[in-house]
Amino acid sequence: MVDAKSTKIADLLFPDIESVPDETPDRNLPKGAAVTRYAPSPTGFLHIGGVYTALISERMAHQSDGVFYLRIEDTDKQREIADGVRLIASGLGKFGIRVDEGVHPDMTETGAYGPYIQSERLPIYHTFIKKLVADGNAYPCFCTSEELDQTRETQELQKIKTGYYGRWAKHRVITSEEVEERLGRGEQFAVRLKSRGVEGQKIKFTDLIKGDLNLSANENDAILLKSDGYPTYHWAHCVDDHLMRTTQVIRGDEWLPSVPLHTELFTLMGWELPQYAHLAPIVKIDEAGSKRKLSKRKDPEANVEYYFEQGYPIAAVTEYLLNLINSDFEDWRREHPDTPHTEFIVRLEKANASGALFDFVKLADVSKAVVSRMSATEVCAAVIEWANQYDAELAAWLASNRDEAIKIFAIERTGEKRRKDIAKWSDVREHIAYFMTDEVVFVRPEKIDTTTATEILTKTIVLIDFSDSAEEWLAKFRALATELGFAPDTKTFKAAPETFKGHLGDVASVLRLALTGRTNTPDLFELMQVLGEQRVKERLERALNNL
RNA sequence: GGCCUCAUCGUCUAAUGGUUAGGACAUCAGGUUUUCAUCCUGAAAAUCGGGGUUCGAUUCCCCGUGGGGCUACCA
Repeated sequence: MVDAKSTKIADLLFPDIESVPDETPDRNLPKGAAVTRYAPSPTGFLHIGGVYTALISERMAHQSDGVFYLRIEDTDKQREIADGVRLIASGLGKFGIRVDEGVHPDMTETGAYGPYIQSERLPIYHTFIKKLVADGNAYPCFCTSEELDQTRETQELQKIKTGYYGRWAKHRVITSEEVEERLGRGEQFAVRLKSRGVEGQKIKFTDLIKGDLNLSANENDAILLKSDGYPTYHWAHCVDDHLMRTTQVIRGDEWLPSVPLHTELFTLMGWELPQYAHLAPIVKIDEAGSKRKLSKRKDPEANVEYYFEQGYPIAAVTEYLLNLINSDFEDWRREHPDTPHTEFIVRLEKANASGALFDFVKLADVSKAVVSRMSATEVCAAVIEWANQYDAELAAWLASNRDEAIKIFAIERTGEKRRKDIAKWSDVREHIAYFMTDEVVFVRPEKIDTTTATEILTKTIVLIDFSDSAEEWLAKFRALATELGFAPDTKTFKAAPETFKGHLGDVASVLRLALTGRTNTPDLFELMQVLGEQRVKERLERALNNL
């Protein structure tokens, strides 16, 4: 393979580069340990699909005592945004996705296989591509983008495959003299793979998720090194995942068609091919009713910031995502209600092969369950943290009423039957509004007449005793209901509805409206305990005056 | 257009060459609870279409159809 011409071209192209590339040491990991990575481009906010990919990658590494690292693919200087890297690193951090190596939110780097930012690895890509050129497996291409556009147009017109291959691959057979001459004129060059692929040839490939696949061999002389000296994704992937000793490449399935190119690159370099897992994207139904990938531009819910803003507990989003990866997660969760999600073993072969619709209703259900498992103190802390950023008024109130807040969150949060009404922290304000203000508007329920309402309120003020237990209070209240001609419970009422004015619930509704201004609230007794004697009596009397 | 890939209730999915095709969320109907959120019980709800192979196909094969992806010096 090595011939004088190729060596000459390689030297012309990269005169300053030592032609013996450095290899990285083996990672000394136990057998079966996976090395995975999340390798995003810093071109925008952290995408929920990115969290999905990162989460799976992190789980595959850590559940096998392997290594998970974060690599930044900033090889497209046009699309890069200023804050991109920090957004990604800190976003992963907020999701509790632990990065062992690579770039951290404070922009420091750790790990022995770096640098982990591709723009800092340019000499490495050059070193290895020089070898590829010298071996006769790559060559410089001096075509301008105008020329390439023209070629593509011609190909489209002739309805043949577009690309740089066969007779269209002008510089595939370039001589060292021509290279020297063009370089001498200061011409820019890109480096292309000299593909060995043959039209119609198939390659067998086993994907960790999609199983055995039959892909068309690559026959395109793909650009490996752009004329600005940056590698394309394909080359960077090959070099980095080899040097960083990645064992499992977990990425979006838009990369599936590139697999033949990637296997070709690994083979040409004589490197062991990593395993691949191609993930189907998370999709949504758009207005036209068709499925499409969550779009960065069109869908606010694509941005992880959306989940922070809405105040979905991170654990809930994580569990929802895990359920999307392996639908038996929820069965596991039922059996292990208090085990950290990290104990669940993710199996790639069980992952869905086609795109899953992001279901907010299901998320809410998962989230309610997650929140119901939290203690009052935990809920309070989470709400405070959220409000500090997204609801200043609520934050201020919580700061000066922390003890009461914990009592509020403790309502129906003990024992087996735990309250399940909070799906996200932005719901909380509505739930606790009547604690935050004494401006409670009492409206008499229609089915209770004024006289009866007056009686209920007057007598309740008298019978209420804050030293009573819940049972004692309920007994008294039930007695009052009976005295006023209401059924003591729904069963009695339903047995003979015509003999009663209503049932206990109707009596309670007057009280509930008086105390909170709403028809639905948590347990009245607990609620009154939190409000305290003074506020309860004040509110009842005010209601009485407003009848 | 070419190439690749995917296809089970509304949604996420399980299962198998022979099952009443299972579960979860949502929906609906009952029940429990002082209301609500829960919780319990029940109901409705699916193998994209057509061929083949087979005693038997939802499962295997082929052809359609539909979705998604790729077809850049973007990733």
